[in-house]
Amino acid sequence: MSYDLVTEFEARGLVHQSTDAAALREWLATPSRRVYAGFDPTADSLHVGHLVALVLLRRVARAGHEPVALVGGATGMIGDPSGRSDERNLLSPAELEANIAGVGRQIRAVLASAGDRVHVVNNADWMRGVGYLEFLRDVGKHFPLSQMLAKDSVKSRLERDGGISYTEFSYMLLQAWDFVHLSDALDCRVQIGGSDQWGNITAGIELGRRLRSRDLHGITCPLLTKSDGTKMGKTASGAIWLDPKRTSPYRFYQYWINLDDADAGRCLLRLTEVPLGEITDLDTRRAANPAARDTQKRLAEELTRLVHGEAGLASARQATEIFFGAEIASLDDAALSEIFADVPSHEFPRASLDGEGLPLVEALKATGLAQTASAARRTIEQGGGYVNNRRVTDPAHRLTVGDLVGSSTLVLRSGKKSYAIARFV
RNA sequence: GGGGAGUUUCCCGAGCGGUCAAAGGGGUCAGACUGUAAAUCUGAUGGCAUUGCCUUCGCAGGUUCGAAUCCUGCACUCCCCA
Repeated sequence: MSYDLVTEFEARGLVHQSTDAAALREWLATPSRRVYAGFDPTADSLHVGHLVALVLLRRVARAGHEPVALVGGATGMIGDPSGRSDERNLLSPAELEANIAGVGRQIRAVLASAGDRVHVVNNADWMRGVGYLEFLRDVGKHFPLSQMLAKDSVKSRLERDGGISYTEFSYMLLQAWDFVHLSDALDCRVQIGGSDQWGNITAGIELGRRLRSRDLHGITCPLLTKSDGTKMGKTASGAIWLDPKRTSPYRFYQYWINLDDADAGRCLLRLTEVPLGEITDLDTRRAANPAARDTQKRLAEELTRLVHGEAGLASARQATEIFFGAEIASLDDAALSEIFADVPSHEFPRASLDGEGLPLVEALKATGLAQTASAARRTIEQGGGYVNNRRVTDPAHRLTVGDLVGSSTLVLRSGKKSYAIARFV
């Protein structure tokens, strides 16, 4: 069943700027229209910052259209200056290759459950054969320098010390050509992206008009930022990635659980497909009883399922239960390594447990939970040292065979949330 | 080229011969409170060690019983006048 995509976007606060809304609506009134968004393969995994665009494409599919995800194999070689304050480091072809593969897989995985007509394309496929002179004549000719210089992405960089290289300056030509090419090849006439993409999108629309006399459309959505002004998905320990090898489902889940009240509602609206009525309901409940954190739970659940599937969600939940509750003693080695998958672990010789045993201070230091033995001692004295979730207050405490959970493992913790695994082999 | 100011422990910043591992603030870590939040409060914050020991105050020397503190040289930073 299709519904009006534009109305849906507006209701969810996803429209920052758009070309003529009436024309857009009209074009989208026919089912199976193709709508594209681009992803730069700057890493081998997408991160939380890409979720808006990804979910946008899901909504396209849900609305009965066909999402086109462009992975920028060609543009990735150049680097998009939009939203950047300095020049990018160029990626090697091998890195790029790996990134394209990784990002493409993730996009397919997330879009798969929204519809089966999903297109993932790589602009290197059509850019590769294009000669430089040919490109300058056919595409470059249609770009007045005055307009290019007026784009925010270029202007802000020109005013800075580092300036902008010719390479990055040319980026918008490539993206503009992508749009025209996709309109030729797939009859794709709508491009969506973050608000920083407006300049690139309009460049493509302009080129479509000049080259093909064709009406192309564009929508940008507001960049999702947190109420404290920082970027969504950035934490002290780095970005939150979609790849479970980089960010485990547990940490992904926890990121959303820990979100401020002020941000949670907005994320639910923009990043999930939870019906509007339910979101309003959650808003009310949150105002009445913020401590329940229903919104965060729902959000974490939806997104973890979307990115990591039911199995990922289940393991994140199980880990959460253990991390914040309870008894570890009853678990076996396999369950432990499953739950504490992304917790740093350290191996000790089995013999260190014999006799007097291994000083806890040593273990905390070796696992990285404490920088130095002094710091470890301090943590314990202040009540922040735990073995298998049980507080230990004696700084001279030694670990022995009796402390093992399962047959060879033991769980150390410093403070509320820092865990480490000690294996004795 | 001339004149002046500075370089302190993760950061900012006091200290100007012994009581200095070095005030204060920030950050960080831990605890309490709480909603696995925010704010707040408490404690800790060079290293090693069960009283104590060792290494730090730009670098290298020197004076002294004793220096982050005084002297000499070197390096770097900043300001003012040309």
